[in-house]
Amino acid sequence: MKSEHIPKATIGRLAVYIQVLTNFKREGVEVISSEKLAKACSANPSQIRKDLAYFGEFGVRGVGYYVDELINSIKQSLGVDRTWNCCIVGLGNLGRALLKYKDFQRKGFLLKAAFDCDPYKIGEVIEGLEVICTRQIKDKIHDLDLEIGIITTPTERAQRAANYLVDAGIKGIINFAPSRISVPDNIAVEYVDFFHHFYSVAFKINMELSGG
Amino acid sequence: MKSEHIPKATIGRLAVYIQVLTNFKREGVEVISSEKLAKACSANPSQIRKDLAYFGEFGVRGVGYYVDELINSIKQSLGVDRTWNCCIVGLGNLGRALLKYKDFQRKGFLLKAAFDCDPYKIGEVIEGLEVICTRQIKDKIHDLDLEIGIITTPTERAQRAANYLVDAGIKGIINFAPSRISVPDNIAVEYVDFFHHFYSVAFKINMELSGG
DNA sequence: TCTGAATTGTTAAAAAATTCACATGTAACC
DNA sequence: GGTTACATGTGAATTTTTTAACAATTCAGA
Repeated sequence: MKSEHIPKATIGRLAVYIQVLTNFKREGVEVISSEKLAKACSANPSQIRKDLAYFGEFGVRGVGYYVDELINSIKQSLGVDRTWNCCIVGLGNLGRALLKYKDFQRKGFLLKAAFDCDPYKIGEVIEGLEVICTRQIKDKIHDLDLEIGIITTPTERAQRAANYLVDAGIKGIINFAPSRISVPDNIAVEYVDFFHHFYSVAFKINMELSGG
Repeated sequence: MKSEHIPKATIGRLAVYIQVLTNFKREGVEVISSEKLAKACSANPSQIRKDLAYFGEFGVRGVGYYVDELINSIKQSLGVDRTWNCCIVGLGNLGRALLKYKDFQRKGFLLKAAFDCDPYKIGEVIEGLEVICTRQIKDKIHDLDLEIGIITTPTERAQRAANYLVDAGIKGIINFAPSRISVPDNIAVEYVDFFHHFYSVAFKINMELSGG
């Protein structure tokens, strides 16, 4: 039963399923049941079946799911069965590290441009990409058909970077700076912050100790 | 009303509140209402009040919350009002990048040891830290009183790294490798995967286009 | 071709999280 | 001191999400 509204949590879990299924595939597993997949994801089999049902019928009753097919089906459902042109704004330590991280390209998120407002950085070539002045964001986004912008500026410049990107017609933003940004409703935004995970672990450890 | 069970989602939001409040503090804001904070977090004021209520009463009726006080209260609630001794296992690109990322130390997560099983890397000094053989994990965790382990190995070695850490008595693990690990129930685990965010953005963009 | 074991897709029930609504408390001002 | 505006903390109502249960379907073997 394909559905209209899809819980945000479902999207997060689909990404986990891809991850786990990919590892099963690497190990040569060809068919898997929702129960086995659930165990590997620390999830509930019903939940997996329901998550998948939002997008279609991918399994075979009495048999299970064909691993390779399922990976492709999920990717297609999410819209990551194609490449996305991305750019990065802000080339401090984090920006440089991300440029070096080749997995992005491998998974279909192509880093096509790098922007910074620092005159000392402009012109520098990092990982084969020339650093361009942020004033050129608008032109480049249009010329290179960029859809996703990655913000890796310092906190206080994140909003300005977002403004440039939105103004240039970007469709989605991933903000690595530790701040919220405000953008129009029709722009997709995601926030990445390692510390959230560190805080979670610290909290869980404390719970554990205080009798959870 | 202090409470027993706390939703996982609440913890995630508390981390966001800290982020936003810290930025308000930097801008000189001293008092803030749940409504204004909610707007800055794209959240609901009731939800913020309820999230905080799990841990205590931090506000003043008719007034709001004192920003600085609230930051400290939340940090205390999460257990990040102290330092945590951490170690990192796996010194590829990602591991090195994290060691370079000084914000960890600044926010109280101290990187005290670095492990790798590659003989070519053992002995190398990175950011003032000598790379140690993974076989020494047990001794070092004990000697240095390490509580949190960060896994940045390749996928296929993540489980083994986790086993070493658990065996050595670690309390929590943050896994940056794209795989699930299995550990005893009393160990806190968090997974970090950028791609989840990229997938989310891609999906949202597709929704937007297909008429959301 | 029938039978039994397995496993999905889906409806219904249960649980959990979010939002509303308001009583309670605070502060400023006349 | 009384009145008004404001904003929290919280119990109740609503919405959403998760889990359970089961009918429908597949396949292997007799």
